[in-house]
Amino acid sequence: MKDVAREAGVALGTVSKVINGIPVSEKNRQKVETAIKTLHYEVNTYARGLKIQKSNLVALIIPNTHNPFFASFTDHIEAALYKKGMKLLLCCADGIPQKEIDYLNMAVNNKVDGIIALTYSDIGKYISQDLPIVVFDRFFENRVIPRVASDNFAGACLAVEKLLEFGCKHPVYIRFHSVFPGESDKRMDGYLHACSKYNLTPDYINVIDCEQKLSLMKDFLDKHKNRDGSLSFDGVFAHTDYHGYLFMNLLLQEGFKVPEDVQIIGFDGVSKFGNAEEGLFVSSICQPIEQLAEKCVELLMTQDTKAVPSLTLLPVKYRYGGTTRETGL
Amino acid sequence: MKDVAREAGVALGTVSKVINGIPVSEKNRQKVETAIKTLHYEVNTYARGLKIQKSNLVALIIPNTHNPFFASFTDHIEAALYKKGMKLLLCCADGIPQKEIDYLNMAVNNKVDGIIALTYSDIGKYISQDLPIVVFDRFFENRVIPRVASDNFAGACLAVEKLLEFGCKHPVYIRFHSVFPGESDKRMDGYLHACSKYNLTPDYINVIDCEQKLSLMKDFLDKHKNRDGSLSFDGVFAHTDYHGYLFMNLLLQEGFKVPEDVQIIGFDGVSKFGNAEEGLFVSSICQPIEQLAEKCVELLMTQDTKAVPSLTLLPVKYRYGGTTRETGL
DNA sequence: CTGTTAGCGCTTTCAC
DNA sequence: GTGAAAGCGCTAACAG
Repeated sequence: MKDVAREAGVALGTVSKVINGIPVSEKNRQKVETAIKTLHYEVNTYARGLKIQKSNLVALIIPNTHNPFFASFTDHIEAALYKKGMKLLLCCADGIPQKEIDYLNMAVNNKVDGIIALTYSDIGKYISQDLPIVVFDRFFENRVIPRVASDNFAGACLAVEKLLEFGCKHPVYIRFHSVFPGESDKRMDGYLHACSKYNLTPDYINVIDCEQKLSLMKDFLDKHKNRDGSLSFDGVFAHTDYHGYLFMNLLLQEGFKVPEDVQIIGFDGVSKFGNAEEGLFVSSICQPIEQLAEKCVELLMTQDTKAVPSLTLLPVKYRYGGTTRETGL
Repeated sequence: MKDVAREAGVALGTVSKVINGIPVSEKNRQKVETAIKTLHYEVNTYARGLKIQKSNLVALIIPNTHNPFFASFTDHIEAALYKKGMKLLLCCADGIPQKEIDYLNMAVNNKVDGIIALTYSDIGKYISQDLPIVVFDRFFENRVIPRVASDNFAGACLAVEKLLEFGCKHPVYIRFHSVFPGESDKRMDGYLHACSKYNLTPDYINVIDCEQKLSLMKDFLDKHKNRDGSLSFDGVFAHTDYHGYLFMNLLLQEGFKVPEDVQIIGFDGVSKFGNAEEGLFVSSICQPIEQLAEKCVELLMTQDTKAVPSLTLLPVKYRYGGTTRETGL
């Protein structure tokens, strides 16, 4: 910068002003700009960060990017940040609480301007009050942190309604959930609500996600076999597309037809190869991942005003994925 | 830091030494450490970065994280960096050259310590000689940049050999490739090599990846239909799992059985739901993504020594994914 | 081994 | 308008 000033024959402050778009005489701005070009000058992020305490960096703390839902979320967060001229510090914490906290501290040390977190542990207590943070889905008891999530309650209702619309009489719910409370717990509430609304008897698996999920599904299936080998349910609302897919394979393996015998609707809207065109694994209640990501970024930037809602719910959509009978009425 | 020094009753330099692990009298180190704790002091990354010109930041420039291969690569890069105490700046360039260059400049401005790139355009000329960089797969003509890739040649040979081993007589190759040269071009060489080695007549699609791939596949299929409706090939080596999966669906749609009529082996080793347990989309030549990522990071750190190989090829493995007849001999 | 001090490159008063 | 100068928080060189 000194060099630029010398080259342009102006003072340091003038160069700084040009860079930051502060009014300067046209003549000087020209001189400075050409000098910048000839010298290939670029501002030093550290010096600037040191001075103005702003990094344009946002940390995303997420379990991993393997999972296609997280992968997609990450992608959209990155895009949303890029649009705002910000950069993404990616932190994959594998859902390990200690790692999540490590990353949190790291993010703070690196003077990120904000944090977007999709974590398992309760990170609320580890984070200073004045660092903007937005969490996806999860609910932390000890501090009010703005949350963004899909409308899980409405999504679950929609799943049941769609199953009914496509001819199901007995939709069940297969829920394998996290131990940590979050907005996705509302899928259960939504299912129960829909059951009561449509006079259905609720019937579900409702356990913590674990290694034995396949055998638990198998048990569930066996318990619902009638004497004649048919099933006492004809529709499945699965907690996630993944679980829906697993359950579908189990059904197929047992000789049942999907969607002829049993229709399945999952949740998330995960696409094969991360590519919407290749379709879903199962028919699904799709989370608006792009909008969720954009909302997270938007709220993060608005943080200074205390007008940030503590919960923002975005609407979900049903999409066909091969495991329902759209035309089967 | 000043506060810590005052609290501990020592000089600034002493505090700095404690932080950086430079020998200090035991008494003073104690004092400083407790002072750090009571004041919740944390070093300012910017000030340090400004001083020592090191950020512990590495930029990964990648098309996106939607694609499960990229997603997995990103995940492993992140993990490898974390192990070395470094952080990941994620840049999704969507394969858009201008965006790739933007990100490159951004990375430089942010004083990253290195760049790992999986890009489409030729970024070689935009990057200063003294910033460590490693590229995955791609080959740039105008500058020698260390590359890491899978052994695509051997992988293609392996694919053909496996198809033969499982009973195929006429394996074809379905190649939809990028316009940019890279190590994955060697899959073609490997296929041709294997054909000549086993006295097979090469037969393939070999075009640039495009929107019309499905209809091109269909054309290929039609051209290989015998009078009796059977096919003149019985094995497919697909350029990627994705293309293999597409081709499989086409075959199924046309009434052929996989793997009974046609066996398919893809390339990459992409798993459903990013979860190895759920299996592959097709039988595949799997790239050792974790090792590739670790090698990239390792080479990036070794960069100062000029002993970095210009090309590092890692071995691939065959894995069953439902589209081959392991036991079909 | 300890304390003092000169910057790293930038922004931002503050006089002019 | 413009230029000079004071730091932002840290490290490293140096003198004690």
